[in-house]
Amino acid sequence: MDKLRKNPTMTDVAIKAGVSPMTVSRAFKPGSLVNDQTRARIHAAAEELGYVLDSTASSLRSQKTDFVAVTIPSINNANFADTVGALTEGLKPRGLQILLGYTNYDVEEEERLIEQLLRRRPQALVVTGGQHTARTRRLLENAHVPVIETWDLPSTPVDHVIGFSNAQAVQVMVDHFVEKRLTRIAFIGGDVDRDTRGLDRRRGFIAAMQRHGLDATRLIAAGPPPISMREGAEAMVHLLETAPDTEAVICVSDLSAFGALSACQRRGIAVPDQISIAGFGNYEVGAICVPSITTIDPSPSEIGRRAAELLCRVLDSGSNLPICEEIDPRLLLRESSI
Amino acid sequence: MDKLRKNPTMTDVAIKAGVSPMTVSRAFKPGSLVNDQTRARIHAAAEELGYVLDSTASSLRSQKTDFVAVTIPSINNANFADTVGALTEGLKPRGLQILLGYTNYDVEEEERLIEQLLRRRPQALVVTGGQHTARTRRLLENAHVPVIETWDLPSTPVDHVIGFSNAQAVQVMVDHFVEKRLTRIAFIGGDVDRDTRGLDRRRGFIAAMQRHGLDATRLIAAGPPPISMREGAEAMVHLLETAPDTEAVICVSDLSAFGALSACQRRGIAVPDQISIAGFGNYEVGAICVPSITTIDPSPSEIGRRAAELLCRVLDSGSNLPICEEIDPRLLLRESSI
DNA sequence: CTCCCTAATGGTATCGTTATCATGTCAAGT
DNA sequence: ACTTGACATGATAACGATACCATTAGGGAG
Repeated sequence: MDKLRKNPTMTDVAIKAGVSPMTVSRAFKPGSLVNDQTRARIHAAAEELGYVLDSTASSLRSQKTDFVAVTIPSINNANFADTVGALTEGLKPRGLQILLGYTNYDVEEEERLIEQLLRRRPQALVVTGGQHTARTRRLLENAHVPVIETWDLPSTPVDHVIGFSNAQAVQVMVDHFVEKRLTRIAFIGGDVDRDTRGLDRRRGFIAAMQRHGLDATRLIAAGPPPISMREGAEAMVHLLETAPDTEAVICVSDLSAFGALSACQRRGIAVPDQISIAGFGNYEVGAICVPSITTIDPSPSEIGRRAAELLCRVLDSGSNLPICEEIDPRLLLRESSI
Repeated sequence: MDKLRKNPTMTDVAIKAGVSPMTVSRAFKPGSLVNDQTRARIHAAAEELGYVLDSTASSLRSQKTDFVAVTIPSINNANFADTVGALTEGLKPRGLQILLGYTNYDVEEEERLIEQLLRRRPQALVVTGGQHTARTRRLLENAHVPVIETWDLPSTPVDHVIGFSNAQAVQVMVDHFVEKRLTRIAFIGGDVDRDTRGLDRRRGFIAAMQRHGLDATRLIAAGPPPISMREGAEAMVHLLETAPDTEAVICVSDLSAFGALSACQRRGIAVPDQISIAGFGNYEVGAICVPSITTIDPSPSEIGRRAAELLCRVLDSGSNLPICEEIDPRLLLRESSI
């Protein structure tokens, strides 16, 4: 492979096809005015030269990058992956390409990431979460492009929002357990100071428990987020040792819930007969495992689909009225809870 | 948010800081020769104006985009996500940013995707798999940048390779079962014509069975890849009905293996006492579930780590000697097999 | 036969940055 | 005093595409 030879440019193609560079440019832009034969000749010349359009130059001149910057906490999370997948699909027809970055559940890292992404001059940003550093907010506001915050309901949104209240979703779960006459309920989550959605869920748990006049101190902190299956299992072992009379456990995600379930199975504790387990997120594992796990479905791909729709609408209209679309997470009752 | 106002440029910052644009440029490039006070003044001016470097223009002028294009079959797969995660980490110190695309397990889609990615003029490409259309190969060869094929051992590599033989890995698994005196072994996988790595695993299964003189016709095609847990469960139900004397099942991934395990549990079939189950990929679910699932660990993040290392080495040296690093997948014996 | 309109193409300037070369300053060495 | 060289900055052109305006040819209306 000869890495020294330069890539051919539009001028090379133009010479070979016997037209001006301007016509080559048009031939590569769908829906522009070029004679069919000329276009065919140009594409043939391009293919022969191995010409590939340089969208760096194109972006600079036209001031359109066709990038949409997206931040998610971690690439290795099926829920966020679903959102990004749906977003990608929804933006593909418009020729918009995703530029993805990971914040590692850290707002400082998010700040660095967003600055780096903004350098690429995306035409819109979709960020996960509604909590940011002051500088991040400033960067987003100064970017002069649409911003969508997702997976959250920020009290003071930067711009558009497609999300739901993590706290309220968990409160619904607590209410359900209380209705079933379960009162000794525990919460397994991560360390409080990183994952803001996890923190919201924990807060929702505490608020709901207190509203019912119940003890809200059965809180297991399983380490820095994201809490995996293994950490869910370890947390469950810890819970069984320190509070063996616990009747129900709500986990910050289905993954930790599945870990908790496995820990029970290894110790011969019957779920849900001896203890009820619930998760969050409607991950596939919770639907398939035995017993299947009660959870809350925040419709990750619905978030992505609607974000794409909203973006297309906003980019078309040029309007800058902030829009807030609330997703309604559904409670899915399954075999792991009575 | 005023989307009409233009973003400030280097010239704006230069005027505000009382220097030339060239000095501003240098002030934003780490390790270049600018007086400390001047640099501080420039950064202050930039911050006040909300200036963010435009890497579109920068890339065009310097002919360096700092992009590495990466293709994976699907974003929603923990194994590929691990590879991409490790790759991202490994490239971050060099200031290289990942530009990610999904092929949806389809070589035609891969062709479209790679052309689109090449327009962004990445400085390297990392693709998953070693099977491509003729045009894709041509595009990759004409790109004049390093290419790494991963997760496979192509017979005629485009350039560099970091991978393993999917077929051989499954043969090891078959050998293990045969050694344990299991002979009626089935394979659960996807449709044959999409996922080439899945196809290789199926081929490895058939080859190994025939080598042992065993019947290699217990093949369940569970639909188009990727095969999920649900499809694994459905395939297992089908297998139990059509070939109830099966002693062991090898699944194309741990996810389908977990589905198969769950199907057994719902029907009261003891694993591994009545039937042994094995997967592929060392996904977390297989390590945590009860019983844990025997699998093959292809070290996804090791692939990403080594791809990043290799890229840095190649980009530094400018060498274009193709390098092939083979990963050795390990057989992990767990509770789901006797 | 002129006028006007549309289709098809070309010429030129420009997007915002940085490679490159040139320039100026100051301190140390001879 | 004069060279030397490191440091610090500036001026200019260029990266490869496209926005914008100009031009030509041909065809239909009047």
